[in-house]
Amino acid sequence: MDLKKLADEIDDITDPTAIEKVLFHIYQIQEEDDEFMELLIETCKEEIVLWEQPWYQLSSCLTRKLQETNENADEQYRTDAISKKEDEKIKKNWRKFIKKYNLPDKFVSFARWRNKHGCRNPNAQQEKVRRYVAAYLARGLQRTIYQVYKYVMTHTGENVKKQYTPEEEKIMKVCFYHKPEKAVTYLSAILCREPRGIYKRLAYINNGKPPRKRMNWTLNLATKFLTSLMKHTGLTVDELKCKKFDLSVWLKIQDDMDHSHAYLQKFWYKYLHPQLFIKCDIKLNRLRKKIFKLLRSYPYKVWTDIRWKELVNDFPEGYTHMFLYTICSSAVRPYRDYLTTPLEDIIEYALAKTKKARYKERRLKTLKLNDQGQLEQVQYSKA
DNA sequence: GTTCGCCAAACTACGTCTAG
DNA sequence: CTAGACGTAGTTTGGCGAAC
Repeated sequence: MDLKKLADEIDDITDPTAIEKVLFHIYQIQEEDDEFMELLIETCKEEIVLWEQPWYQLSSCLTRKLQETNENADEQYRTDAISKKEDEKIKKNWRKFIKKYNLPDKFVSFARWRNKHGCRNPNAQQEKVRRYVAAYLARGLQRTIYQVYKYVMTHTGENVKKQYTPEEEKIMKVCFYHKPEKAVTYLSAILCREPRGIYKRLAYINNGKPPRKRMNWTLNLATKFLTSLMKHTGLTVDELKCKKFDLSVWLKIQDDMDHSHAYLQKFWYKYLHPQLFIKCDIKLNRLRKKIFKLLRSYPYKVWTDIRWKELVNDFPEGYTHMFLYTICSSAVRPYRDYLTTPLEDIIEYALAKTKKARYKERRLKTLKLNDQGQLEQVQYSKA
């Protein structure tokens, strides 16, 4: 069951024995999963939900977002990413579940459970059981069953959510070489990754990565960008504040600037927007300190719990969540395991750092459009 | 009517270069 | 040596049509 071992056993990816080894590995995984699934179905086929469920957990659809809304209900479910605390609750529910039914602890097998060949009727026995287990995991959470199931699906596995390791890439190559049409399905099972990520990866392998193009932003280029943005939206500079623009607008700017719209969008929200609409002289280090102190008043437990869009509401209008994120993440990133360390420790570390930072006097360069339609830096008199 | 496969866009973590 | 600039890439989200 070890990925590394499997990769090590393969010398030549084009050799037919390579794919045989991978297929055998898949076969073993499936055996294990099937066995567990049968056990689950056998154990829970008669089970029905006896605890009280909020309205949003009553849907019979496990793999799609909940469609219904219930405006009148007091209880609404959350729609942001699952937090650390909720993650712990789900795992606790799982432990309760396997204890109650005296089952082996095969969470991964449950996470890999798909309805590939079975009956698609949501009330088929198999599906009922799958939904029952998911509902059990969602007990006491302010989430739909779909949200919890999806979370388990994508956050369970050997090495979750990081760069592809060389071993993983090797196995990917074997699958794409020998079984291109089935590769994504296979890999999703072996690597415990979302098929979509693997598709994207496949696109890179087939078409090459998007060309790398560097852009050195100058006042002239930023002016060109801003002019293009105003032209295609028909708005004045001030009207651009806090707006979202349609993709069609971004595509036109992409043509004007000859740069990918994704990149230009980032530039706008991360840099230009704050520089244009924060109308005062701010010291970046002082801002950083303010944000970290503010973070203490939120219930976030780890770095990834932070909802930057929520946080930005505590700031005046020119600030964007991307800007706050960028300012803070650069300070925190040298801290090892900053994503999983308790947030209090991270805040301590960052605050200590702001005291001894070398560029203590660094300020945000704010910009304005002058009479000639050119961007220029706003000069503040030294007070 | 529901689930799944596939694609595209949004979001955000991570890598790398360089000015100071 | 390091903060900041900026590119790269995995994950999440949403939509649509085909399959069952």
